[in-house]
Amino acid sequence: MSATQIDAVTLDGAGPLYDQIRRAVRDLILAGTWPPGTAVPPEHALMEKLGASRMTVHRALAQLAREGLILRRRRSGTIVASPPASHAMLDILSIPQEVRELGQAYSYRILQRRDGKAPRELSDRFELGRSATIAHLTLLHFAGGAPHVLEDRVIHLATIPQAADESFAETPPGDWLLQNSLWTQAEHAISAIAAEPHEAELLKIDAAAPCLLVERRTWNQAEPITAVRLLYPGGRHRFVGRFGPYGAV
Amino acid sequence: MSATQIDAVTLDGAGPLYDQIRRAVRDLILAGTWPPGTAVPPEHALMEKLGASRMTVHRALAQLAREGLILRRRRSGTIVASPPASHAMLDILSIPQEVRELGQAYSYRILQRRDGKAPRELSDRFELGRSATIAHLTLLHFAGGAPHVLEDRVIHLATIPQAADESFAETPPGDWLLQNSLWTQAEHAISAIAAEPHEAELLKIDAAAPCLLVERRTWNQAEPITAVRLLYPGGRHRFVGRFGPYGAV
DNA sequence: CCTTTTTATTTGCATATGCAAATCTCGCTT
DNA sequence: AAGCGAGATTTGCATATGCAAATAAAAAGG
Repeated sequence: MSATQIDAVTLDGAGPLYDQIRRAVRDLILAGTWPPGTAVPPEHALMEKLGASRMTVHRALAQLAREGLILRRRRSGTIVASPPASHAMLDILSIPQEVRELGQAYSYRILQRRDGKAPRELSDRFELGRSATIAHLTLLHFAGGAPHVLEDRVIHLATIPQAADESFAETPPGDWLLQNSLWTQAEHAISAIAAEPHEAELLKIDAAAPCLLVERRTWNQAEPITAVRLLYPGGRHRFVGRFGPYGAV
Repeated sequence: MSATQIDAVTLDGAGPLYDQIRRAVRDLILAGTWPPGTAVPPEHALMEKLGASRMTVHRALAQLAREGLILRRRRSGTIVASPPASHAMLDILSIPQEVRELGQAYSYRILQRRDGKAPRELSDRFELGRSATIAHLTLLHFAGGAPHVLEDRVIHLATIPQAADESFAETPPGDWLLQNSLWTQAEHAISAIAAEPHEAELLKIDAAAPCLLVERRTWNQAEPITAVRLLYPGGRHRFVGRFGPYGAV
């Protein structure tokens, strides 16, 4: 396996050697060519293949290890790390996990699903480009039997075609996507709005009660993956993040 | 100046040498011993003082440079960097800046100020410890003449005694604190609430309209600096953050 | 067969050395 | 005085070398 995969490492000649090596390996990981768990060639192999000294190769890999892209252990070697499940700041990527961390039982129900060409309203709202083929889902998540959050999701089927054949009966789409796609960019927007009457009814809150609206979109490189609109009853939820001026602590 | 300051760099003998050096320098910066702009001793000076090789010193400083704590230029030397003004994720540290980036004129008004022992309600709300001496300010920020955000702030005078003599007539307390204090930790909490009647009146919005509540607390090491409660009219505001799985992009 | 010991591989750390690039300083020339 | 050029200082990069620590795999012993 290592004989074939090492040929994928190619330098672009731009900038310092250690940085070329760092980017070459990083790009193979981000492109999915080396999925999590893959063995990265040992330093001496990269050294021969690339004609660099071990210290230079080491410098590149040590930096990737600090950034969390790879895991290194003496004698065992280096493997590609799994993307961190959660992020320091305001990251609620998995609703089941979020609910269980509150010590409550989790369940969910799919209210509606419709696949096909995106109507203009949706493609505009999510900036997906006109006439994109999408899966459109509406779900309600429960914490201990009570409504927790209302989810409105669009999945871009050109990027994730497998999603068309997935029922999401076992795993809600957010978690399924985390496992079945690779994202490199995400955007969060948080705002406060009053619930619409039908939304208030589903969430079992007063009509026009204040709600926290989280809109998240994710991409792999330039390809849109998914866009989601999460509506949380305002009184019950707060998003907390802790950090320092030089990055997450 | 370099002769005196270099003696401040002392190693603790724990862990790899390059990391001891890295932490020693970092701690001097975070403690404020070397404020922004201070010249960090050149590599050869640290090398002699610490008995390490230049490569080892270089490794420590190069890492601090990557982290943004110091700025390095050939021949000019190394200086302590100013803390980054803004942060990738949901960081609205300066309201004047935030308003001006929207292309609107900024102004503010102090509604109330009271200094002294914190009443229980405030010390509890901000977890400042009973009987802390504080400055308590309420202000309203305007964007283009219209109310933008309502601010309710507590400053811990034991940590920032200069704040007692500052009128905040020129600079609102948030920005003043950014310039006059050094923070190492911050905590954000975001939630949605309905405005209280008097708040709605000040912000000129409908009573009980949904609002975004941002509560932020900052510390230097373990010392609390300030706690603030920012109430944004919900319809007009969203907080957006963009990032990748391995950190801000 | 199971356990212990040895060996080999791989990463981690530190040093010494050399050269290159940037740029500040100073002195020289006009 | 102004501009130019040479030299000095400081960081950046890369190499070669050696040893140490961790640990997987193989060998030895019961």
